[in-house]
Amino acid sequence: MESLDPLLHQPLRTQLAAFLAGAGEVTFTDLKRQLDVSDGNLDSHLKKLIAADYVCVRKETSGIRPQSYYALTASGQAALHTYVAALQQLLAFAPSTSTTGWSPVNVVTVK
Amino acid sequence: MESLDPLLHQPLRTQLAAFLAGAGEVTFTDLKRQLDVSDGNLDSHLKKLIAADYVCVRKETSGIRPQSYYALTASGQAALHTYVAALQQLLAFAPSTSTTGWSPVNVVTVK
DNA sequence: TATGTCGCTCTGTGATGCAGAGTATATTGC
DNA sequence: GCAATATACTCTGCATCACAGAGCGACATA
Repeated sequence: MESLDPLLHQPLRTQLAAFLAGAGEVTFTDLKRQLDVSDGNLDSHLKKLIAADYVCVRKETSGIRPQSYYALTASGQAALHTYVAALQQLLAFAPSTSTTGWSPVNVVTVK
Repeated sequence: MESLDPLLHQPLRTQLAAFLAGAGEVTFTDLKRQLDVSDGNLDSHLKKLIAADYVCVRKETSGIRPQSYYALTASGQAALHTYVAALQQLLAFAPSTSTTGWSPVNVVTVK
């Protein structure tokens, strides 16, 4: 059975990774606003992603205040890719014999 | 931004829910073997899903030994459905402007 | 009747997730 | 010009969680 990267398979971190994947470089404050999360919580999750080399930081001190720009690294993007593939396979594994008649495969399909 | 049901967005529980969605009624031992997880761990996650009314148990004592059959409840199936929809939306939210040229939307699309 | 297996459930502990306090610099009001 | 507030984080402590393995009763086998 497919196992899911526990680093990415956590509510806030999945959102973080998905958002960074689409948005490129984002500041701490923007992330905080987008994800509606407390400072400390955001910091700790970013730290984990940075420690795993899924995310990198660029710190600017030249401006008015220090500004940190966060972005997915190449390996972060790869991990996200792998993670999404694992998820898709896992959900496809639930066959359409489900009593609801709902097939996860169809739900996951976009447009 | 879409938030993800923390009860389902956990590696083991996502697998558990997906497996139950496809397999119907499953015994403790079968779950343990399929998910390759320790007894205690499986028990604690099942307990959480049961407490949330996502999973129900049918305990048989008539046979050789006690046997517990676990299955998704209707609300469990609904929650899984909602969860998958939220996931899909979240990953679609990462637009194809990604620097890799990889679009999560395409990856999620099945066949 | 001792030994082992099955099918769980309970318990202890290290890790995790989280909010809010703390720090340093900058800006605004008086 | 100086207190008060704001910005941009970082650190700390605590409640909860995830997990492995011990425990337990019923049965099966030697």
